[in-house]
This record gives sequence, C-alpha cells and structure tokens, in this order.
Amino acid sequence: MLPTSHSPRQNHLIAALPTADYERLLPALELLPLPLGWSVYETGSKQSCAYFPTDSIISLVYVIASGNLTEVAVTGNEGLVGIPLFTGGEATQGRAVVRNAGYAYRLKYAVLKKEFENGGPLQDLLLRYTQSLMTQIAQNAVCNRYHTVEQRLCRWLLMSLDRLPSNQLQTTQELIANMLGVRREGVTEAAIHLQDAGLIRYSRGHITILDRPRLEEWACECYSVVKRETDRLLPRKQSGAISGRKSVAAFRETMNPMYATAQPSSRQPGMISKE
Amino acid sequence: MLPTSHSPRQNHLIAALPTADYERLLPALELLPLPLGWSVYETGSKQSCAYFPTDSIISLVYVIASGNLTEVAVTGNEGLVGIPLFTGGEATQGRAVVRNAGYAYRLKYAVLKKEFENGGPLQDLLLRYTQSLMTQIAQNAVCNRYHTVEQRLCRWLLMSLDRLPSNQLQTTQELIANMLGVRREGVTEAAIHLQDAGLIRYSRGHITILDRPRLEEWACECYSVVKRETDRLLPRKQSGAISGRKSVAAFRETMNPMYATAQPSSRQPGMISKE
DNA sequence: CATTTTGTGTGCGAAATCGTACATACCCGG
DNA sequence: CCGGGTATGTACGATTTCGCACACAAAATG
Repeated sequence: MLPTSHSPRQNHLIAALPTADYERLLPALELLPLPLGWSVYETGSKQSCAYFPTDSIISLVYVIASGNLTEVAVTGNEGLVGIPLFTGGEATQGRAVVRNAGYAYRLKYAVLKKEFENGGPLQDLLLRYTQSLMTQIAQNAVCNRYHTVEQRLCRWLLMSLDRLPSNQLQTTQELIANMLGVRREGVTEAAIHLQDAGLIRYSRGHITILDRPRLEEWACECYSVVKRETDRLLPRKQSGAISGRKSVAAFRETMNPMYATAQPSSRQPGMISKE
Repeated sequence: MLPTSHSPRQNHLIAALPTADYERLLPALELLPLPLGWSVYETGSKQSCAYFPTDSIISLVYVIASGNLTEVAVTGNEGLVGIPLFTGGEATQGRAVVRNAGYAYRLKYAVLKKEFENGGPLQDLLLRYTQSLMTQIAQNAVCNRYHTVEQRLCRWLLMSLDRLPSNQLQTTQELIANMLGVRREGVTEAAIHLQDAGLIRYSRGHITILDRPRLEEWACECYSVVKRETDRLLPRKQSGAISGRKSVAAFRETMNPMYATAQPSSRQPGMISKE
C-alpha cells in the first residue's frame, strides 16, 4: 500500500504548478508520514504549516459542546490542509485529523505566505481550492439536514475512494459513525444493507468496494455536486504524477441529470421557494 | 426603518478600509436597494458584482434535488456576497437570496478583482471574511446534525438581529422554516414556546425580541462560536482602518470552557475520539 | 363590508434516528 | 490454541421530526 517512491507531484495542487514555481518550492517541501488519528491541528491552535497529502486523507471535524462531532470536509491528494495560513486567521474552530494513514508534504507558514503574496499560480490554486472546500462544507450542511445515513455512507465511501489509490479502505464502522455524526449501529445497519446488495464487502475494518457505479446511484446527489464543482475549480489532471487515475474524467456521464445542466435562471424576482 | 442617509461605511468591511483605499474605491461603489426575496445570484450563474450590505440581510442557500433547501450562511453589514469573484470560481453551487430587504453597495467584478490583486488592506479583509464565512458554514453543518429546532431558531434570530438596526425583524415562520430546513409547524411550535417564555413576541410576520440575554441562553453554542470567531477575524467596528483590533484576544475568556483552552495535544497517536 | 389570501395553531400516525444493553465473531498475542 | 480485546450484529423503547390535514384568524382586496 505504501508507495515505494514519493513525489510532491502526487498532490494535485502541487502537480498543477508550472515547473519554475514547483522547483522554487521544492526545497521547502518536507515529506512526512501521517499516522492514523494524528491531529494535524487542534481547535483554535495557531497553525504553523500547511500539509499537501499524497496518499493520506485528512478530515476537518467540528466538535460541539456535548462532545459530538462531525466531519465537515475531507482533504486528500486534491488539496491541502491549512487554509487559514493565507487567509490570515492562523487558526480555525475546527480540528484536522488523519483519517487514513499515509504521507503528506509539509510547507512552513513563512514559505507559503510569501509564495501566496507573490500572487502567482499558487495563489490562484489556493484560492480556488478554498472555494472548492467551501462548496464541500456547504453541501455537507444540506446533506446533514436531509439525507439518510445510508445515502451519506455511500457518499462518504465514494469521497474516500476518490482520494485513495486502491478500491479498498481501512476504516471501522465506529470511525465512520463519528465522521457522519451518527450512531455506530446506524452505520452497521446501512453497511449490512450495502453488503447484502453486493455493493461492498467488509470485515473488521476493511472495506472493499465491489460495485462503484451502483454505489454512486445509492449515494445522494451531494457526491456528484461536490465532485463536479471541484473538477470545475481545480486542474483536472497533471503531467508529472499519479498515473493510472483515469477516473477523474470518467464520472461526468453517470451523474444525476438534474445537475448536468445549469439551473434555469428564470426565477428571478420571486419568493424563496422550494422549486 | 430605512436610513435617511446612506454611506458605504455602514458596511463593516468597507468601514475598515484606510482612507486612501476607501476613497479610491468610492466612485465604483453603487448604492442598490435589495427587495425581499430577490435572488442576488443563482446556482452556477456567473457572478458579475460583489454586494456589500448595509442594512439588508442576504442568505446563502443550497438546494438539493428534492427541492428542499437550507441556509448555509448569512451575510449582513459585516461582510460581502461574492466570494467567488476573487477566488476565481466566478460562480457557486449556492444561491444568494435577500432575506431582509434593505440596501447594499455594489462593486463590479473588474474593480474588485483589480483591487484584490493589489494585495492591499482589502485583500486582507476579503480573505479574513472568507475564513469567517467558512466557519459559519461549517458550524451550520454540525448544528444541522445535532441541535433541536428550538435551539436553532434562537440562533437564527440572534444572527439576524446582529445584522439589523432594531430589535425586531419582519419574517414569517414559513420563511424561517425554509432557512432552517425544517417544517413550518416545527417553527410554529418553537416560536410559541419562546413567546410563552417571554423571549419574543410575534404576529404575522413581525418578530420582536424581548429578552435577548435569555435568547442567547436558549440558543445552541453555535451562535457564540461563530460570533466569537467572526469578531476575532474581522475588525470589530470602524474608525478608518484596522486599528482598534484588541478584540482578537479579548473573547477568549467568555467562551465555553471546553473551547477556552487549547485541546491537550496528548492524544496524539490515539484514535478519533469524542473526548 | 364581504371575500380572498396569507400566516398561524393543532392534531394525528409514520418514519428515522437515538440511547442503551447485550450478543456474537474475528483477530492478535502469549 | 487459548484468552482477551476489538469490531460488528441485534433488539427495543424513547424521542424527534416529518407529512399531511384541517381549523382559525388577521390582513389585504374589492
């Protein structure tokens, strides 16, 4: 599972940098193994580095007073963790936790900040990623409100899968429950259903996706909405790395037709209606 | 209710600009009345202007396939609508709807973009506001997951109040229900409860807040979390610049004890636990 | 003043999820 | 190969919210 060779280009943001910018940044990029469960940053703590995952997955979670938590966004090789480093806040109300062990490249605050202020391609990428992240969080908010545990589980699996090299992930139902903000038993029930239907197979922390297309059908639209928007905002592919990943473009067809076309903008002056 | 005189400085972001920057921007700022229910921008449509509300309130809502919707964030005189103009996306998956009629100053895309790229105080403000908005959306996601209709209603009222000049607002329960993503009846029940307890008074679209302190007690923590973070990130009041910024440290005390101190980082290698 | 529209109150059964308790099965280390 | 811990399965009442149906009243309209 561990890649034998590492390259910053395995992260899509870095991969999208022109050679000149990339090479200027390269000496400052530090490879770092991220163990499962490690807290990249805590609530309110000043962040000193940005992290560009390659094969790790990091969850942005928010905790409430009761101790309950929810994953509001997830970051993998498509993005970075550490937005507040260039927005100026330096800290957030959330926590970032490694949800899938792997590697990331680390960049010190000063370097990132300086590079951002240059206003070059990296600034553009970081800003676009910021918007993509906002979309993800916002969609999560709606999703939490309306969709069933099962739908959200499907979506969660798909989003994880998109950020991993293989078609299986190592995750317990307990952890998934925490991320979705539901009971563990609820995840169990949904997982059983999915397994009985032949979409997945799992055993004690190992989940294998057997039928991805159908998993997408079972998931709520939120998956495709976020994916489509992310693809729109960020560079699709790169040249330097991540080989056998033709998947990026492949999904466009199978999406919900509703979102394929832009909403009719006819409803201008009306009231805030549901339709 | 309508202010007899208007000034861009009524918007806190603009108010925080140093005089030089403000005066350079002034000719490009265009006062605009925003009618209730007007759609500032639609899902996926290219945005051509940014809006800086003075006494209007604008909701950012996300709609799902079933037609249901949720307010993921709200913007008033503390911020602006039109983040994607400088993040580069130009459009979002959300809609922006005027929830409270009033005024806003409009700024054309080209002007904002150019000003942003100058890297001056406005850039700093916009980025900080972006982070504050992300916090709001994220907190909404958790809130949607765990808090009751009543708690969320209280929070919603408070957030509206913070952006209005008076202690009453004109809103039907139907509209609130749409924003919270719940049934209208649920809002009715909660509202009755609040009125019986003497926290609010309402009648057919008019809501008056009678006891704000207690309303804050009844609301979930999400209100104070977001408010605190917004105050930390953005200039409190105006004067002419980002001067009086003692706020950053000031709030730390009054917070929920859970959030007051940094999380003990002792739980480094452990699992993602609730506590 | 009569009628319609709009906003609010109320009362169900249905559904999803929760909280809790406990049973079972797999994996790992001794 | 034998415990013991961890992961998963199951059950059931409680709770919250939903979906619907309808009554009522205040404003708007003519």
